[in-house]
Amino acid sequence: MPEGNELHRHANLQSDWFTGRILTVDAPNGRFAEGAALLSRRKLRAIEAYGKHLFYDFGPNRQLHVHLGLYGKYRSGEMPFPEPRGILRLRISDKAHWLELRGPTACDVLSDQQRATLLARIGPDPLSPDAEPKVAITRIRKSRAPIGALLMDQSVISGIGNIYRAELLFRAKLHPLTPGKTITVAKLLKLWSDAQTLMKAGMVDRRIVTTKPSDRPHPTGRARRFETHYVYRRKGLPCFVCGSEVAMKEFIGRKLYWCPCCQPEPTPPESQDRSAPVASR
DNA sequence: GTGGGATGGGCAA
DNA sequence: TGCCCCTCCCACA
Repeated sequence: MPEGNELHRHANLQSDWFTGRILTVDAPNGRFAEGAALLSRRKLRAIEAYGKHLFYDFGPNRQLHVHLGLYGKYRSGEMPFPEPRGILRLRISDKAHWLELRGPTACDVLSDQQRATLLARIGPDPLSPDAEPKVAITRIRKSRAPIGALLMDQSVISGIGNIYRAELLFRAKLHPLTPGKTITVAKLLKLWSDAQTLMKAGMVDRRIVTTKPSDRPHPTGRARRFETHYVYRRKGLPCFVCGSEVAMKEFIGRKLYWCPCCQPEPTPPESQDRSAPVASR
């Protein structure tokens, strides 16, 4: 679940219940015991999402930082506490509500300085209202790296995961191996605004839906299960737009999906180099 | 019922 | 490069 949109949703829902309240924080499995002791019985000032990171502000130098990673899960509800289940890293509660966290990649207490350092390291987040797309676009335009790698690099742009990478590139008709520096600013601005649109739409019926109704085999009504994505997890299946078989390959440890026909191979650099001197004469 | 894969990312080596 | 985290979901039996 956790691509950036889900993290923003968690931040908003949890804020409604917990912001401004004095909370009990504990660590049922003991692994976060020291951190929990630093936070418990303090007032939570704010919960904010930046990319895939969540920050809970419990006052100066008491910044709870959570990153769900691949397995992390939240569960929440109204008091009383639910039946114990699984291994519980963190639990936050007041008299009315509880929140449980299992299996996160990160759950730690940061100083204000550490929090600032972390935030300085990550690129703009399309879901943050004050995010500056130029920062990401400049980085992409300076890089020979493939756009498929740059979109997943949280220091370039934050909040995009494997599903949105695949679907954004399809919708932009960009091959994932296109070098960043060969993509026009106009095209990157469109990619940014499409990221905002898709990620704001977020989950529909607990699914990420990226297909336009007119491109679906069943254009009316709710998207069927098999028609929520153009290419993500559709290896070998016909493209909804052109009918070609969707391609897949392993790339930097993750699976990359694209349509070879709608997203043609980038022009090889040799032919550009050859034409450049001629054009300048 | 079971087992493999996945929406990440940090860290040791 | 591979391991960790140790969840949820789905395809398959």
